[in-house]
Amino acid sequence: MSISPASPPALSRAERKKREMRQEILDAAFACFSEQGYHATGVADIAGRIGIGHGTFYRYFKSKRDIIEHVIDDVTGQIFEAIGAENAAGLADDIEQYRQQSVRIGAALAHLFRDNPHLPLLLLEAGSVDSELRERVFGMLSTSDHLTEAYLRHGVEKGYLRADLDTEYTARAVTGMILANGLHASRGGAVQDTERFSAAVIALMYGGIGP
Amino acid sequence: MSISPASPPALSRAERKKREMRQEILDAAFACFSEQGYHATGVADIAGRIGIGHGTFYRYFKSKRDIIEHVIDDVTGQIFEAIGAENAAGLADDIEQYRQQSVRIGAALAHLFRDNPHLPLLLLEAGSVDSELRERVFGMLSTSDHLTEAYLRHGVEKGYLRADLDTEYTARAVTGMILANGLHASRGGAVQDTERFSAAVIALMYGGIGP
Amino acid sequence: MSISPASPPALSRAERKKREMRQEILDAAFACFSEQGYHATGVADIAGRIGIGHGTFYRYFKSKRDIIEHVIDDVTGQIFEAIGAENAAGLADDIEQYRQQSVRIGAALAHLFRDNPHLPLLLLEAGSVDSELRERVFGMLSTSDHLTEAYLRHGVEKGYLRADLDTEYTARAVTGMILANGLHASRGGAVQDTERFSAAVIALMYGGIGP
Amino acid sequence: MSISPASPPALSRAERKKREMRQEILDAAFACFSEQGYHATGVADIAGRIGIGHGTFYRYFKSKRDIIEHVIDDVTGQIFEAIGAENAAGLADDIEQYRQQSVRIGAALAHLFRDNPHLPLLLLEAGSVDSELRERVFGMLSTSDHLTEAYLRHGVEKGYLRADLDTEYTARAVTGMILANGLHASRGGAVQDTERFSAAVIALMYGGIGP
DNA sequence: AATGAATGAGACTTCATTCAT
DNA sequence: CATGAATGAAGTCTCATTCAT
Repeated sequence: MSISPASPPALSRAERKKREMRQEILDAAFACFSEQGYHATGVADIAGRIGIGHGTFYRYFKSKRDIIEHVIDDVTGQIFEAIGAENAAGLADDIEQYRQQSVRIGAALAHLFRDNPHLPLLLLEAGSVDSELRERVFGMLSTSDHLTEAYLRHGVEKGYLRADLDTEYTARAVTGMILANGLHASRGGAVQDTERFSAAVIALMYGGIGP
Repeated sequence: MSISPASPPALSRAERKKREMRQEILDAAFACFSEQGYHATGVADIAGRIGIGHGTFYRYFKSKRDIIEHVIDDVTGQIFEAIGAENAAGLADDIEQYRQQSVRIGAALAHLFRDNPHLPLLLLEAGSVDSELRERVFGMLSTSDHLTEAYLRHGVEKGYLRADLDTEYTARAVTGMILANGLHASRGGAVQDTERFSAAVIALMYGGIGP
Repeated sequence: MSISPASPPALSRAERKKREMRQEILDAAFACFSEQGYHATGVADIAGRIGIGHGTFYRYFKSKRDIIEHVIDDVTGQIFEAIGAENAAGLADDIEQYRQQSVRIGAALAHLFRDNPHLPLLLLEAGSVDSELRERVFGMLSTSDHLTEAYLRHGVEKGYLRADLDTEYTARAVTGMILANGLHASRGGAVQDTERFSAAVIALMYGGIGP
Repeated sequence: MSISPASPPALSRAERKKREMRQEILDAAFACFSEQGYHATGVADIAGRIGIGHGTFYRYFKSKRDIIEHVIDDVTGQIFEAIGAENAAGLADDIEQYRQQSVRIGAALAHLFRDNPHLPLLLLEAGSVDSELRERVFGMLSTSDHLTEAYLRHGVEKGYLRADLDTEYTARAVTGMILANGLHASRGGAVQDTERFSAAVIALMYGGIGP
């Protein structure tokens, strides 16, 4: 006779539908922007793709400018989620753990980029829509830098990374390598490319290019 | 009534002027695109910047789409020129020479990005104008990869780089690091940032991150 | 099971509620139109003001165009009611009665305009919605003219007004003065303005401007 | 052989054409607004009426909102010009001169309203477009009031008008009568109506309605 | 009966491109 | 050859109205 414990979903019928529609529009927008780019995509394209009237679009998003922002946020979220999930276990204690963690992050991104190959390019295009979005995209890159740097610094402190490592700028370099990988995925690389790339990066990081 | 002896340059008065104007428009377009982005720039902005009528623009370029292509080509040319100039001396024979060459290339790019901080972003925005331009931009990145790879392969052959180096994917990683540096410059980094970045990359390449 | 004896009011529960709602919507529409004007008011504004869904609006009125018509009719009714109430006593028999009647009408309009300062402007805006409404608004002015003329003619017949008075056009002039007063009220005049205005008009009518 | 004394029109070829086009658009807008009202008129209607592309409209006026402002200014200017032309001779010295001046002003307005019958309604509709235009229209009425008041006050000072005349509010009444006349013209009154109206107003002003 | 989600006609505005001067 | 006036396709967005729930 117990009353269902989860009463929150009470209002859900309409509410859920609303969210679903919103998500559907968001997905359509992501798809259109990815395929044709932000500027070449019209609100009518987004609406048409899921068979709704273009007026309906405006019930869910204030403007075309508004939705790209949400798309970018979503994308950013997915990226950090992919990275974060692999780091839930905490920081590495020795270089071997660190290496394994790097491999896992590489793999997670590989999957993400394989599923959404246009993602990196979309992110970068968004950076040229207006200055606010540029800040947002750069901010995301910057966050990546800081995240990576924290890991590097931890390694230096623990002693398994070079004491004179320029953690800040090396972190930037790492972000750049990931970005390059993403761009190759955008261009249509297979998933094994990403894995091989990941291996090359790790080899570079742990051993350099020298003999 | 003598025929001018060097007839090829004979027509040049008008011809030269035409080329100069063309270059001037190209420069103006580059400046506008850099400052406001491709989509936010109107043909009238480009013409206005150098004080010509916007109808005149069309005497030199077929369309706005046409000029971005030339701008991108110019930019690409400048980048490869900056890199190439440092390599004119030929390939490195040992790892020390290679390192020095890397340093010189880093410095050349540092100068280029300092003078044209918006360049990387412009390149990436162009990649989202249409699929042909996307190919062109990707092609340019690809060329960078190939160039870098050729150097790496040479090093492997000469024996001063690891025999098992994955030259192709390591080259991609190097391109990515350079791109990241460029993006930081776009965001307003100082020139010494680029130098420090360059140092970090070289340290990474030659020694890895380990102790 | 007895049939209710007074069957007409029998249905009234629902019927009355319906009329009340209808009147409530009408009032809300009047308020919105007055505050923001007809074109700037959306059906959703009207519905929102009384907390009903905007779909409900259409159960009571055919369209936005429909309700402005009713609003105008209401307003017109109120104006004539204000005037008529003062004239219930019948026509004046001498010039002093006439003057007093004029004063009372002036006062009645003063109250009406004070309570609904936007009324004159709303009336005139309605006149530009479409030709039918224009006719309706002009018709209302015309009715005012005719009403005033009837009074003037009565005065001429009774002999207390000039025999050569151009009753038709003088009536128009009187309507115009009232309108001007209303417009000043629209602009934010105080109620005493209306009273002083009324006095000035009456002084003009009964004595002219000469010494 | 004298050089034409008026050199200013030197640049005129293009300049004149530009002004002519601008005026043509202004006239078309006036016609459209008069016939269908401001809101019912689209920019395309204005452009279509004179056979130009609607993009051309925007070369001459910033927006639809912009042009109504200019139309109203033009109209206002014409009204004051009509009034002012008759007053160029200066103020009246006795009541007979004053009466004649009133007659002349009445006639001037009669002509103006006959030629542009929609003018008064257009003016009043403009007052409901937005608050700034409302102020502008009210301001114009206010200016009329002040102008009239100045004449009345002059008459009082000279002694040919009643010493206790409430010049301010009587002026408002006079403006109202003129407005009413205008509205009748809007409705399609003939020019003789305006003249007869003018006579009635003057009779009222100079003698009142009493015997 | 009430609701509000969906709709699409239609309005405004921009801007790349053409072409007569 | 240079110019800029003219053009209209195309895009964004609003809102009155309908209709399934």
